[in-house]
Amino acid sequence: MANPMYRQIADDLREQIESGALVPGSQLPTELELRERYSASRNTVRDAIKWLANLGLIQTRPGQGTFITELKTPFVTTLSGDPLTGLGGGEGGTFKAEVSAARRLLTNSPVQVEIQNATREIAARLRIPENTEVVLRHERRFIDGTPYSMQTSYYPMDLVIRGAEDLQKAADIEQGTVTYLREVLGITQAGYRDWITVRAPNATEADFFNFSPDRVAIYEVFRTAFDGNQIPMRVTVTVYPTDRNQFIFNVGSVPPPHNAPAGDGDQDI
Amino acid sequence: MANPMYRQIADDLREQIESGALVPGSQLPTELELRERYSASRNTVRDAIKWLANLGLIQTRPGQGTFITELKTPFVTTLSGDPLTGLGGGEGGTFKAEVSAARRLLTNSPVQVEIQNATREIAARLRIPENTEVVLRHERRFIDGTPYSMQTSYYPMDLVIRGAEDLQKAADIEQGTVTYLREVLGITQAGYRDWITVRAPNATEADFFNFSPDRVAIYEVFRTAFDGNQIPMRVTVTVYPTDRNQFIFNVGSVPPPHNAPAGDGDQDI
DNA sequence: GCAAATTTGTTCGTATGTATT
DNA sequence: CAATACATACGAACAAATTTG
Repeated sequence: MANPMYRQIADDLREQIESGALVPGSQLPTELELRERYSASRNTVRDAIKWLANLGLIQTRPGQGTFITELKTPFVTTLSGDPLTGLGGGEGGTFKAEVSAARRLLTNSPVQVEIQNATREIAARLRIPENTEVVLRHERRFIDGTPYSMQTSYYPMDLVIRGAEDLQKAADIEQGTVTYLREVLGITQAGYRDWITVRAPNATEADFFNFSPDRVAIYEVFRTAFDGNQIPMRVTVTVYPTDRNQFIFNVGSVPPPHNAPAGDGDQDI
Repeated sequence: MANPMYRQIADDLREQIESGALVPGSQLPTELELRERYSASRNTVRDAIKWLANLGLIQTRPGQGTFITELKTPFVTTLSGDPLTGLGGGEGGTFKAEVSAARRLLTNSPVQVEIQNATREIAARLRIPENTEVVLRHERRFIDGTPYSMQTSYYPMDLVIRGAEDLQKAADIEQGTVTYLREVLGITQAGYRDWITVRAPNATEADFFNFSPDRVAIYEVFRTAFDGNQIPMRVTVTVYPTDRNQFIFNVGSVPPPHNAPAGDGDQDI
């Protein structure tokens, strides 16, 4: 007698979903049908549905019905890379190669550039005083038309003053900023640290990623890149919805991957 | 006029929370008070509360009230490590060092050992045929008494047959399995790949991590370790609640971290 | 193209149960 | 034991989105 009725209904439905009796993409019985099947009120049935929707197992569409969630083919980003060439995963050239290797189509929003005072957080990561000016380059990415990530890079204003003026131009830096900084200022990226967290999206993010009924969490990846003197030269913050993104880190000597992640079918990358 | 009333109430409360007018740990007005303040029914107020609870901003406690979520001090695991010594982050010695460096207390459940047929997923990662036998070592970890992670490692049965019999004993392997396998079989771990995903917890996990009202997502980290011939020697699956865990990954030459991640105060590690 | 039917979304009222103080 | 506060459940009405005839 432990569980409330709506949980029992939810558990029953969940079992049917996970056992495969109900396949992804297919429609659940309507609320009225479930109301009869379980001899409960519509509100109680709706509580059960809400529970499962929160777990991401089902999605409701007004006017249509409730459907088993179809897992989007996850995109896998390899975050480890060669720091010396500046080819970290999820960025510039490497990133594009990774997308096209998966035979998927990448589109970019135009780069948006701003100059701001560093927040406490960014200042700490760049190891500069709070409220120092930083150049901020923001970009949004789509894979196969679906919103995939929002990325903002912060550079100390110092770099611009020393000659890297393209940083504050709202245009793509063709060769990538890592290469650009090496060419112009002789600053080499010697390594980077990625810091991964998961949190709820804010309003802007929920809107961009199109979480309509929503409740999908997002990854927030802080990448701090260091030059040869171990001084931070850049902080890049990227957010990705957790429902369509996965990450890989390689350490030491590993063979190329040849198989798919948890849950979904085959995917060659 | 766009948004329903419960969203407006939620947004209003959210703003008060995020602006700092309501501090973490403090109590929200009761449902009845909110009902009067917003001239709405109790059910509508509850919908607003539910919305915020799903975002993880607040928590309700029966008989007590609704409280602003206090962020648990996140534990940061460094996943990169030295693959040659077998010192990958989140495992054995390194892991314990990391915990005590943060001045926090680690406890372990006893190791639980089973022999199973490999699932499709595990078989694929170990690159062995499906339904081949694997040895499975399972362990649960607590930091400062709070459930922190559940870890299961899968080893090909082949290793046991070749002499690594301790793998199937339900006891700690003192020197760590990486060292043990090198000592007994001369198998060296040359590298590993970490594959990170986020998903909803299953019933067992929700129970262990004590998600009572729940809805916290969990990380699932698949680590495939390879020997010198790039043959998979082990797959370790670890799940962590996203609300109290973060990961770091270092590439190339980077200085030690000296500051805290997003959101919370200072933390030295 | 429009109207009707279907299906989920929002809001209210009410009653009772359960946990905590 | 009583008071307080959230949790569950039912019923009802109307709104909004979508599909169907």
